[in-house]
Amino acid sequence: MDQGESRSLSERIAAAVAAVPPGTVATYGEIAAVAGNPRAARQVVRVLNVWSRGRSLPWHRIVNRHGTISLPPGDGYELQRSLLESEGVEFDAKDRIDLNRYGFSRAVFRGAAPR
DNA sequence: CTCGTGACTCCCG
DNA sequence: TCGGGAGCCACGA
Repeated sequence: MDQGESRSLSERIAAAVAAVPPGTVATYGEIAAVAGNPRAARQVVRVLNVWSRGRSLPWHRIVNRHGTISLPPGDGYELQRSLLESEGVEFDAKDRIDLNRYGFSRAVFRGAAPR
C-alpha cells in the first residue's frame, strides 16, 4: 500500500487530517510530518481552509504545537473548542489540551503513560 | 518566472 | 511564562 507518492502534498495533508480519529487532536507539524514534510505546517493551514470549504474535513482536530487553539477568539476559536469538547477533549485551566493524552500519535498509547 | 499569503514552529531574552 | 523576530514551505495569481 503506497502511502503518498503520486498525490500532491496538499492531498496527503487532507488525508492525514481526515485520518485523525474523533476525540483526539493533531498538531499542524504532525500532520505535515505524516504528509511528508515536517516543515510544511503552514501548508496544512492552507489545505484546511481550502478543503474545509467544500469537504467535510475535521479541521477542528488540528491545534498548534502547544496544544492550544490557533484560531483567534471571535473567529472560530469558540467553535473549535466547542466541537472538541463535544468529542470528549478536555481543556485545562490555561485553555490547553494535553497532547500527551489526546495527541493523535500519543492517543494510541493512552493508558500506557510512563511514570 | 516572481510575489504574497498564512489557524506554524523555533530561537532568544 | 510570554512576546517578538526570523525562517520555512507549497500554492495561486
